[in-house]
Amino acid sequence: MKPTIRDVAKKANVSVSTVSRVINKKGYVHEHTKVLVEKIIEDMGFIPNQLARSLTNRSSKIVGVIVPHIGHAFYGELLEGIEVQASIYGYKIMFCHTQDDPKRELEYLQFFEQYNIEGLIIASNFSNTEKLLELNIPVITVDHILDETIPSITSNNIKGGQLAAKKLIDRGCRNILVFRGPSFLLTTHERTTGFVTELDAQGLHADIYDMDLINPDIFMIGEIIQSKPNVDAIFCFSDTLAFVVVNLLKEKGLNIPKDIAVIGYDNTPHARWMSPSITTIHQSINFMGKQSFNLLNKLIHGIELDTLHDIIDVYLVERDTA
Amino acid sequence: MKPTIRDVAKKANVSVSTVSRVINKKGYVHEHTKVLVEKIIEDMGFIPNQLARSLTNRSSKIVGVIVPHIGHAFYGELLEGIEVQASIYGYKIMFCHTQDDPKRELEYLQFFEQYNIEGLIIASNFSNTEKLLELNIPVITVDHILDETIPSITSNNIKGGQLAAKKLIDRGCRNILVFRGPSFLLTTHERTTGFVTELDAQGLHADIYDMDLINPDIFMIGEIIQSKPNVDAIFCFSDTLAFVVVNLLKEKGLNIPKDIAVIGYDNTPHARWMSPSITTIHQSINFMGKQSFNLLNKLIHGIELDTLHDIIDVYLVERDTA
DNA sequence: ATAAATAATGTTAGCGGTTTCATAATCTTT
DNA sequence: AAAGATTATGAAACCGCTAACATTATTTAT
Repeated sequence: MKPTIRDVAKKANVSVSTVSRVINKKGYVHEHTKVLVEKIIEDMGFIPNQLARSLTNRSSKIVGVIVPHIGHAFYGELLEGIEVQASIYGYKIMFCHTQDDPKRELEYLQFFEQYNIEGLIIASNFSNTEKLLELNIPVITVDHILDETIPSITSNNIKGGQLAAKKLIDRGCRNILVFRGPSFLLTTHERTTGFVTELDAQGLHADIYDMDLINPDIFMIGEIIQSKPNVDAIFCFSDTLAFVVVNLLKEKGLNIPKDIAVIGYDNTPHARWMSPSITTIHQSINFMGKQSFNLLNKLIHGIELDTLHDIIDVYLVERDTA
Repeated sequence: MKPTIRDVAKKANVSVSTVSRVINKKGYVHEHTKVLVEKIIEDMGFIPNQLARSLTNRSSKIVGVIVPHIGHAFYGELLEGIEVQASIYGYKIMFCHTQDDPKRELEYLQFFEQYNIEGLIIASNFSNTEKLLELNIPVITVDHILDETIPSITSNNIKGGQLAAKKLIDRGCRNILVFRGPSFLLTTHERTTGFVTELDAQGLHADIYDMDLINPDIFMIGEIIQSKPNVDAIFCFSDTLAFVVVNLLKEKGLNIPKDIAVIGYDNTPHARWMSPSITTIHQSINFMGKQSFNLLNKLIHGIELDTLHDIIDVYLVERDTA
């Protein structure tokens, strides 16, 4: 059986409160007894039970994270960033992936509540905002804003769109195609806005198609490309998409970027490995993860925020496709 | 303040144990009072505190998962499989990624212990096997075997190697190059064994190089390929690697698979999207995740195992590169 | 009708910690 | 040396829940 604080107390011939003081470095305790108790703790391999601690302190040292799909690189990297930062502050993370299922969302919300989690990071497109606001623990969203009152970490999607547009305009592209994300995502709209604004300023126009960023419909993309022989640039809202597009164009025997330029989004490792390597918009997902934990951490400890909505910078990575 | 079981009891004019019986559906309780209590629970929005429950039951309904890097697709998918299955059985998962740092391993092991986790799934190349065995909770490993006595879920790597070899032999390839994984991994050896055994049977031989499966050294790969102009087949131990190799070969103007065949490993989505699409060995990572939770679950509930080491089947996905 | 079994509910002692309060020992101060 | 402050320690209540045990009410069996 694992030793408890009482076992330690008995062996050290002191009371449990003294042991408690030692392990928490709180309150008066003689140097002498402190050393003794510490030695016994060491010898017995005593580890305070965090569950019991949490129960009395009502601080569980756990934060919850909700993502839509953990299997996808974006969320993996995000989670990694969050976890790295969390572990620095002694927090553990409990996560779930909703698979975009509102039922699972709510289930997990309840579970999280039961575990007295101290805060919640939401990376999914959470449907039930009210329930979220009812929660009396800090909540933040990452990658999109669900509610003006919920602090967030997002990527500068408008700038991302602008950078891509500028680059293509600079190259002299006139016939531009956009494979963007699903229209229900705020990120999709922001990037579109940024992109279109720049084009507008030059009196240019783009043909825009909604796509699944993660599981691209190769056939459909092929059809669209086929039907637009004059296109000289394609802006894809994910590298995955760019990836498929580049392969398709190469198969058609087109020269990239001479005949047609391509810009992706995300700067995934594959974008670099591909040949030609893909010009893309870099967003530091890992950093977003870290920042979102930091934001939540501030909230948990009641530290005043200077901005409710923090926007992470993006930049263009110039490679071979544009 | 969140209502407690006592608040419910008071409002319902019953004792806490009655309420406890209702929420646990355990022991005698009159239908009448049951309905009443349930209504009050509903009204007050009472949610039993899992922390307190865990403390008394010493069953936390949490399982720990240790992976080396969550940011990589393999582990993301694995985690997804585990989590899906865990949630079916009402388990939550707490995870950490060790970044191959033994210090973090131990830290997390301690944390997990504090939270009274019920079981542990290890997907990392855990260094401190003894500590693991000291833990008095069920432990399993996934993707590799750390210790003969620790139950495991692994992929049939030997077969994977064999399938690739057979395919290449059938194509009539004679000059075979292998970019395998790091030599400290069991999976690397198993795949190598499977592959080489088949070649041996045909009196064939392969040149084998150790590579980083996840962050391939493009330059080095290029050098090696350049130095072996007669090679007519390359077996890569990851799709990522195959990916880089295919791009390199295409740049050299070689025809795949006519001049040179390539087989990857993993069957990642990118393998399908690439052009030419990559022939690869499919291993169902998601399924491995599910099975590893199932295995752990059996252990937790003291169900007899028929096999200590379960091996998941793999198969060849024939595409354009071989 | 009475004993025995079953059903319904309550009392209370933990689970493994923290914390308040009380008490005792030591150290200052005048 | 006596009073007051400081330091060191312990006893016990409590966090929110479960479960063993006790008690009472209701059935059922004999």
